[in-house]
Amino acid sequence: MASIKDVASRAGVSVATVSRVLNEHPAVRPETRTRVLAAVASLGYRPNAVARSLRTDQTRALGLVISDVLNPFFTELARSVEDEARALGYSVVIGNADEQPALQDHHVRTLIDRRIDGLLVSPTDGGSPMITETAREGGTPMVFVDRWIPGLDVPVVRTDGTAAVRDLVAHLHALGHRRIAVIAGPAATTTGSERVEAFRQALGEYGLPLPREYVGQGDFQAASGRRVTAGFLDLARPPEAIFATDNLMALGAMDEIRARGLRVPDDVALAAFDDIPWFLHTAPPVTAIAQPTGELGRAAVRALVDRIEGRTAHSVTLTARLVVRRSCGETGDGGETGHTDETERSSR
Amino acid sequence: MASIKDVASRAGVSVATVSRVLNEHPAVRPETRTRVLAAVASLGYRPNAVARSLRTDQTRALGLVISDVLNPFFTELARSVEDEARALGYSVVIGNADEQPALQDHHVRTLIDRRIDGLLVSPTDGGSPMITETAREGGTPMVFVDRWIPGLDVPVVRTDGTAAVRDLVAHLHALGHRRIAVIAGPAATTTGSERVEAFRQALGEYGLPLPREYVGQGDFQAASGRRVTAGFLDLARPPEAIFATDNLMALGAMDEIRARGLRVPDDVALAAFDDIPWFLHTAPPVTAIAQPTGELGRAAVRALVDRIEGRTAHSVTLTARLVVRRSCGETGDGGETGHTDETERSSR
DNA sequence: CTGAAAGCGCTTACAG
DNA sequence: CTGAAAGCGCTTACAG
Repeated sequence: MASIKDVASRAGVSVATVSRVLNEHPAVRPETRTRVLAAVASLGYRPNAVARSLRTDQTRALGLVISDVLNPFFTELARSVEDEARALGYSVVIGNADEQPALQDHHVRTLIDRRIDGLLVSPTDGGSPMITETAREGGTPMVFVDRWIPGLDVPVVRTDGTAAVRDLVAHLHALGHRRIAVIAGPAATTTGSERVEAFRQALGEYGLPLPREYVGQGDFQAASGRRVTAGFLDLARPPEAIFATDNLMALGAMDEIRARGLRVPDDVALAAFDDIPWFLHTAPPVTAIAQPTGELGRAAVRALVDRIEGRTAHSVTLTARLVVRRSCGETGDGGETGHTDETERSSR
Repeated sequence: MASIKDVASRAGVSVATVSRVLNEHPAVRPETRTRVLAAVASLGYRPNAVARSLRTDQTRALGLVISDVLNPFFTELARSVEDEARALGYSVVIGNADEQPALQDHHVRTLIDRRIDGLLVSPTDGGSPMITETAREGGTPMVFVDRWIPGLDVPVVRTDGTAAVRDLVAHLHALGHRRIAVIAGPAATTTGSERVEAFRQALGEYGLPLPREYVGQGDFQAASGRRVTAGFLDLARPPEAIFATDNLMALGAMDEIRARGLRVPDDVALAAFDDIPWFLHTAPPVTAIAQPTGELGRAAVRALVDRIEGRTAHSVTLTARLVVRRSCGETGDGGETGHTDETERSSR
């Protein structure tokens, strides 16, 4: 591949001048500029970003470590992150932790070794050493998105689902459900514990208990949703309704319910945290709590770039909302509410 | 961040020696090695991959340019690519073309500027300049995955769906469907044209025509599936069955069918190319053609790494298979066939 | 077994 | 307006 030297000699100038032209430095004579540009074109020259990064100490790349790429929520998040980053002149390098702390650490380490300018992370567990260390030392600017780690001085861009969870409980209660179970995410993740806590709180407001056997421990992946659901259905008094705290565990729950020849909502009601286009077409359509995922990703990138470019970044909390469909039982109108942009959402 | 110089002075050796220890060069005295390692640990030193890349002319990173991250098929592909790459000691940098040739070119250019060691691409259209140029010049090793561009000397790792499409047509014919339409992908993509051609061929074997108005032009994204389906349903003689050549266009088709208050398969039968976990839970479960996606990604990485490391890479063609569910009508047994690993698939 | 030195491809203060 | 030179953080032939 042609280097800056080749361009310089072809244009009859020094590499410094070529560099100035490439970086749009104003102090270059127009004729010189033209000559350099011609040389660039005829050689098909492209600057070596690796060399440039070494020299300037910036890569114009952002790292994004997500818990699970196969989870449509994170896929959509990754997509909005990339869109916003590109708009601001950054590339993004994604690392998929697959809900494994060790893999998460591997990615954080690799990204830092590659000297990304900033790191966006949705931590898989509470205490990954690399992440804590990075946050403490402050070498690489970091922002948490969706999930975060308490006690670290890192901006957090996330969704508050408390009100939506309360709406969900009101909905379940109105439909007559009293024995209600929850499939929890890892307790060490904030989203894992918060969603269960909000749920417990809301149940309490209706005088409903959340007994230990109605709290199943999942890991945000489908297999765990299936396993936990099997446990619930094996109970002497199985729950009338199940709340899966993410969409993949809801998928696992549906797998198990279907395998047993049971039906939703007749035999068990089901609701999920995180809305995805397919929930509109499942049998029955799934009632879910929708996050403003696109805005979440964009706000996270903005916060991170603020930090990178020396501005102060602020945490952002967005609000989730309940989308009622039919998986918890028939409501009065039987239709879908609280959701005005279904077509747009599922038609991207 | 500590550099190799800091380590050298702390250990009382030259940077050359530190480098040798880091690269496990055998000719280092054990005591020296220990001293260097201690310095590395106490400083929390991590080698700068940017500098190393500049010096060694390799980044140990692979580029993956996919057509659409929001498509679960590509998400799964990306995941298997990353897994295999990591196993072979490479990172992967993903670029999402969003089915836009211009965006695809942007990513290819950016990845090449960053000097990735090799490029895996599933081309969005037929003639993207950057891709053709890269293939011709051979500067960066390249392998096509899923889709490819004819006439270029680039290994192709893909799935042959011809037999599965023929099985699908046999299935539709056995169920009594005669007026059968197809939602095509972009004609400039190989998967776009091949799937339609295989379908037309198979219909021909049953003496069924594929009239022009039964071929709708989509772009592999949901909105186009919806638009094309609307067109089909507005025909004086609408089709009895629709074959969507990817899962997102099937989603769009379901959106439109549902919006009109019609039902699958009673009013229209529906089948899709690409199988995804949700197809098991839709109303009704969707008959689909499944690709061995994981193996596709792994084989593509192996081929690319073969090229990068100077071995000869060979093209690979895997085989798709039909998974019969209920979206085309009831079969004798009413169940699912040709599919042994449903639980595993949807439970990852 | 170890070190001094060159060099990868850039950018940028410093001179002129 | 332009060039010579230093230097970013590494690796690696070359000496010793």
